[in-house]
Amino acid sequence: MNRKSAKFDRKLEEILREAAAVFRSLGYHQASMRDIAHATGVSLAGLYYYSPSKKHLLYLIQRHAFEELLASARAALDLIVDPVERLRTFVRLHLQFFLEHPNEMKVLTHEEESLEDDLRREVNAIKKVYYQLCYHQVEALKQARNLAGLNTRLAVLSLFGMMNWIYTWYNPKVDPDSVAMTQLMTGIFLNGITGAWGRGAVERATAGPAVRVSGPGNGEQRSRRGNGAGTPANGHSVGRGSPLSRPGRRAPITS
Amino acid sequence: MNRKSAKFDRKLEEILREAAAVFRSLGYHQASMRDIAHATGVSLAGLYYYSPSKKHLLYLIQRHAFEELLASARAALDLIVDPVERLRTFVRLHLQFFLEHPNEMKVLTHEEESLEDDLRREVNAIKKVYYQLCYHQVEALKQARNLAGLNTRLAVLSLFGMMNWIYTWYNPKVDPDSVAMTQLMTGIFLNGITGAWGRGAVERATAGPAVRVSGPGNGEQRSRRGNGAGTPANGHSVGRGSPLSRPGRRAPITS
DNA sequence: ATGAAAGTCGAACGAACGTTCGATTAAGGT
DNA sequence: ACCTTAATCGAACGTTCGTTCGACTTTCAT
Repeated sequence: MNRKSAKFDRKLEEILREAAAVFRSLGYHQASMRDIAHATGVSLAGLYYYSPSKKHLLYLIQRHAFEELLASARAALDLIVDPVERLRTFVRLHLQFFLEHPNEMKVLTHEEESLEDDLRREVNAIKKVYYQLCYHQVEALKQARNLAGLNTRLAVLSLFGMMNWIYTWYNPKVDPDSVAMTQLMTGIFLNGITGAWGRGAVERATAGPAVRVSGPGNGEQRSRRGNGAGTPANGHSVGRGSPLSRPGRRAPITS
Repeated sequence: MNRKSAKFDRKLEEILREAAAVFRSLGYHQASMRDIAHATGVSLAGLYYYSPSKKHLLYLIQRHAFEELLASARAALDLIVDPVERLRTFVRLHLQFFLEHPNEMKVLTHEEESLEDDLRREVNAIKKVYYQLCYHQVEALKQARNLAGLNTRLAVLSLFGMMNWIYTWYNPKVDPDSVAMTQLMTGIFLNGITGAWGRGAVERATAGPAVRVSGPGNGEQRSRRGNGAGTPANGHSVGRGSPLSRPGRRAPITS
């Protein structure tokens, strides 16, 4: 029950990688299980030994990617105190992951709404924590630099817009690497929110309850009842207790 | 052949509006022609009297929106000379259109790749002209302000990222209107590219031939041979010569 | 060697899809 | 009144989809 589980996980991971590539180039809904079967070399029916449904493949890809993104950001931010350098690091890690995993990047950003109900909520819970981690960095910057009028929500979402939109245009043959991209985008963003171009600039009083920053506590997802699919004859309920499929619980946000 | 054509066009426009709403909430590929039929009150078969295919509906929605966007930007920019004010205006019009037409906005940005071949190319031709219009504004700003190291391509695409990403988060009940959004985003962008935060900042030598700005000439699409669907028994080849379906040719870019 | 478990697959099922067909009704010019 | 054309629709066709089933092969601890 040790080697077998490891083998299962290795192959599942490979399937997820290939599925991400297929989802990227065809889009989740247009891609068929037959496409994925062909890309992986596994038969159509064989796919269902590793995942109970097509939805679940997307779910695993998204959760896996988001958790990696979140974990790397947390680990790195733990070692830095300067607010500016923290934000720069967050941006760098985000861009680095995106440019190194273009398939997962697109699946994460373009197929946001392709999941439903439980699975969607679970991914959104991780995303929200990740968002708030960034939010806290910008908020800290706002305090440190006395940026009284800054609408943090809008600033953060604009930053994510710059970064996430990349999947629509980035061309590794033409565009700079992630380090240079980080310089560019942190440059725009930091200059952008601290400067005071024209009237009003980056301000707006309505910082309201827009985004419910419920304190820096970690927004971990609570225990789920099954996977909402009634545990099929195959061995996996959420993925058979493998590392990939365990929800994974980590240290609270450090900021 | 006058009143009848006008009636046809009115109903087609209504169908396009409803279809855009359906595409927005369900996504293009998940939305069925039956969904659109139900939303418009027209029968499933009746839909095919107004559009030869589902693809063509998406095509018309996208082309219509892009042409309106492009026309309004051109008209407004004609009256302004200050580079900063020109860029500000471009951003304001873009955001205004997006916030006033959220259905078309999402269909434009999220369903970029849902079209194929001819139809896709035709929409992309308009989009490219629109992109270059913005590119020229930023390039003019670069000259006017001596922003030697600025990678215009990356700056422009970052700006579009900020603006286009809005469809994933904008909530009219919580977020400011288009005027305030314009202030915020032009603030970030103008401060962003003119400032000099940290080392390197918004610079990179590789401004190369990345995007082929083929002079300010308009990139109009040339005459197409039919609509690639062999003119079905119904009256429409590309939409029956109505205002909506005519490619539309306009004045060259003013900058 | 043997038997249970893990892994794999061809073939099929039922549902949903975009599109078409033939027919019917409504409008509008003469 | 008549006839052409516009406008509309129910019913179906052929295809593709996600998923399932039952049987087959491989793996490996005993």
